[in-house]
Amino acid sequence: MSPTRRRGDALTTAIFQAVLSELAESSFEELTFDKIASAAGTGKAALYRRWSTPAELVLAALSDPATGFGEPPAPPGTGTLRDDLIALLEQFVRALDEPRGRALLPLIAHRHRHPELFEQVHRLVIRPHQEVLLSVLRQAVDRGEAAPGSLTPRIVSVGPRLILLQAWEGGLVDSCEITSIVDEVLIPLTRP
Amino acid sequence: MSPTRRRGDALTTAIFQAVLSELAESSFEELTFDKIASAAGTGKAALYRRWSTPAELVLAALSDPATGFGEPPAPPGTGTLRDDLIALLEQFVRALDEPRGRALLPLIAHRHRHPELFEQVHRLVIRPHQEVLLSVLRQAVDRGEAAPGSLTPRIVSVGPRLILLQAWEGGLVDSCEITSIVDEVLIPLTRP
DNA sequence: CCATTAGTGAACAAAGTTGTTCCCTATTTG
DNA sequence: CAAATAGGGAACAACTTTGTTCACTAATGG
Repeated sequence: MSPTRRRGDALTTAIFQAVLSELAESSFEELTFDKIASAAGTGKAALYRRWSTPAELVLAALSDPATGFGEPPAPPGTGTLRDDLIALLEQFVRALDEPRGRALLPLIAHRHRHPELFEQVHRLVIRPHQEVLLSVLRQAVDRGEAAPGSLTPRIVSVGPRLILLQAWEGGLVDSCEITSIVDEVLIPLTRP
Repeated sequence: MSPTRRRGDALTTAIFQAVLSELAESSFEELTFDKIASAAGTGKAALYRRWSTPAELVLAALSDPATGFGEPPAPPGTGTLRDDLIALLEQFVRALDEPRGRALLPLIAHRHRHPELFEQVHRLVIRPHQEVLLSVLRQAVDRGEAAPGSLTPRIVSVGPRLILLQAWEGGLVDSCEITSIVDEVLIPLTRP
C-alpha cells in the first residue's frame, strides 16, 4: 500500500507539512504526535526520534525554508510606495492561503496561552515581515512620498491587521480588496 | 460552606456569568457542563434541567440583558461624527473588557467550526452594533460631514476590526488609541 | 406546618485519546 | 552481498474527562 518508505529530508518535509496542516485546521493545544503521524502517513516513533514536544516540531516546521518561513521576505523595491505596499500585502495574502500561513492564525489567536511559543514565532516570522514593511516606508519617507511621522509600529501594523481579519472572516482576500486597503487607508494615512 | 441555596434568576445569572467566563478564557469546544457547573458553584443537574446543549446555553447567556447583549446599543447622538465614533468605539472597548465581550473572541475566531452558532451570534450581537455604526455614519452623511460613498459595510467594519485586533494582541485598549484610530483613519476615510 | 419544587453533590460508568515503546523490515552504505 | 540505520505499524495501558442520573435537603408557598 505504501509507495515507498521515505527517509531523511523527504520524510521530514512530509512531517512538517502535516504539522502545518493540522495546525491550520485546529489549534496548538489540539496538536498531538498522533494526529501529526497519521497526517504525515508515518508512525509516531519516527517523530519521537527527532522531537520531543509539539512546540519544537512547530518551530522546526515554521523555520524550515521549504515548508515555513525559513528565509525573510524580500523587499519588493518597485520604486513607489503604493506598489511596494500592494506587493507586500499580496505576498501576505498568498502566504495566508498556504498551510504555513493558516498555521499562524491559531498561534496568534491563542498567543496568551503559549507566550513562549508565540514569542519565538514573533521573532521568527512576524518581526522580519514588519521590518520589511518598515523599510519600505522608510524608503518612501526618503523619497518624500510619506510623512516621517508614519514610521510608527502602529501605522505599520494597520495593513497586515486589516488583511489578517479579512482572511479570518472570509477566507481568501482578493487583490481588489488589497488595492482598496492601500488606496483608501494606507496611502492617506502616510501622506506627507 | 454554601451561604445559601440559590434559585431562579439568581442562579440563572450566576450560570450565565460562569458560561461567559469559561468561554472567555477558553473556546467553545472546551466548554462543558462540567466546567460551567463548577464555575457557577452548582451541580450539573441544575443545568440539565434547563438546557440540553452548550450552544443553547451560550446563546441564552449572550441574549440575557443582565449578562450579555440583551438590548441593542444606544446611538450616542453627540451631534458630530467624530464624537459619535469615539463614543461607539469606547463602548466597544469597554464591552471587550467584560466577560460578555471576551466571550465573543473565541466565537469569532472559530466561527468556521460552528457556523450555525456564529450565525446566531452575528444576528444577536454583531449586526445590531453594525447597524448603530451605520446609522451614525448615515446621520453624518445627512449633515454633510461624511461622503455618501462611506456607507459601505467595508468602511463600517474598519474601526471595530482595528479595535478587535488591538484587544486581541494587547488586552485593554486605551482611549488615546481610540482617538488615534478615529482621527487618523476613520475621519480621513469618510471625509466628503 | 406540610407539601411541593428545585438545587446540590456525588456516583457511575463509558469513551475516547495519548504517550511511549517494541518488533519487523525496507533502504542505504561499505 | 552483508551490516547498519531508520521507518512503519501496532500494542499497550493509563488517564483524563464527560454525560447522565439519583437520592438528599433547602427553599417556597399555601
